[in-house]
Amino acid sequence: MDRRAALTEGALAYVLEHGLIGLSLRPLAAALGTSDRMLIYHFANKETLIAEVVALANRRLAESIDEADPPVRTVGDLVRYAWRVVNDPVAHGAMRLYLQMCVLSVHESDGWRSAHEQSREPWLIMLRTGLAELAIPQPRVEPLADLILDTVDGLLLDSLVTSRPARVDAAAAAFADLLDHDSADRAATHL
Amino acid sequence: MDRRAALTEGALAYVLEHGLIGLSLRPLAAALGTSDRMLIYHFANKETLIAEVVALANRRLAESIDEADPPVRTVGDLVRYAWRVVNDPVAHGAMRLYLQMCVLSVHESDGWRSAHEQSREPWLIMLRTGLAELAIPQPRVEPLADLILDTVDGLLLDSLVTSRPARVDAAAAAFADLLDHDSADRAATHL
DNA sequence: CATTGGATGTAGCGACTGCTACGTTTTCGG
DNA sequence: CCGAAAACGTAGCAGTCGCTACATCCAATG
Repeated sequence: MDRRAALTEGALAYVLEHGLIGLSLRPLAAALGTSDRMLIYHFANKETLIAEVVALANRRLAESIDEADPPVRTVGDLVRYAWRVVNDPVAHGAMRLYLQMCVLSVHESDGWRSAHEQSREPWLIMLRTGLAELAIPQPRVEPLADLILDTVDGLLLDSLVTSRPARVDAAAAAFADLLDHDSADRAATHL
Repeated sequence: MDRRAALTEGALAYVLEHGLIGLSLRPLAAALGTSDRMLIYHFANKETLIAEVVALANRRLAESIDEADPPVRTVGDLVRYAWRVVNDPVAHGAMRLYLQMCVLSVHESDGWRSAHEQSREPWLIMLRTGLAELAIPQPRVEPLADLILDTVDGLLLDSLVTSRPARVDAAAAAFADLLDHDSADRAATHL
């Protein structure tokens, strides 16, 4: 058994619950049934420990996106699906972690930026392929994918902070409807 | 002269540059030409100092929104205007602060939540009145205002993190066009 | 001039941080 | 079965944190 991998696993669970921002080795080690000394022993330093944890979280995220293959008939469905996945209470821990990475990469853009981009990439791939399958013309795919991901991020941020889910759900639904309206309109004018 | 107000002013400038997250009294005091002792003397504790700074930032934000009265002819214009205001390099400090408040209120929702809501409110008011003036039917105003604010937040987050402004600008433009398309479509069907 | 009260500097408290030196235990291949 | 290597605990380093006790200075007031 790879002790390091097991520790990474446990550390991820701890980070998902307690956040990345004030993370301290000793409470983490206590929760993992070990000592700060051992964490340093296995990971050399705090930085690579966090990098390992974040990488694991990103791997999990990519897996959870890949394995789901929902029935997507319209662009709105794409948004509705992404919103459902992201807004799952079980996923909220991962989403909080994602937001923390965003903010950390904003105010000290050392290694955080790449971690953040690795978080975004599976989503962007999913959105781009989804849009392509829906026959969205090539030049519109990229900005639309960016817009959808950013909007879902914004909705998620709102949802996590204000904890008034119904209101945010309504906004998300409005976005999905907006996209469907638009697609239908464009299709009609090209008939 | 109110020493406390002057210190709050300086602290805001410092926080806009150095962020809220690792904020420590001693470097802050040094930058302000005083000592941590004096900060505690004037503000009683770190918590109320930060509260004061955040309140000042929110006041500034509300002022900057109020004083601008742009020509807004369509819903898309509303988005374009909000995006221009938010994406101003001068405002980026305030926006970083806003995002940090978001994240801080996500992972320790003590006093942060209300501060965060106070940041959102001037924007929401601006959007709601703008939408009402554009004759958007009442039941659609609320979700649309939420959607626009959340989307702009998401775009801003992307912009601040990835620092690839052209890409995000394209997404923002796509959003504005989407809204204009939708409005025109709805208007046409109701003629 | 004496006193008072606000403003400020110094030194330090206790708690915590990431990290390390060192000694002990456990494991395992030859 | 023994010795080397890996795993682990204890104690502690040097540093920072928010915060405070105490002494000092300075201006205004009586």
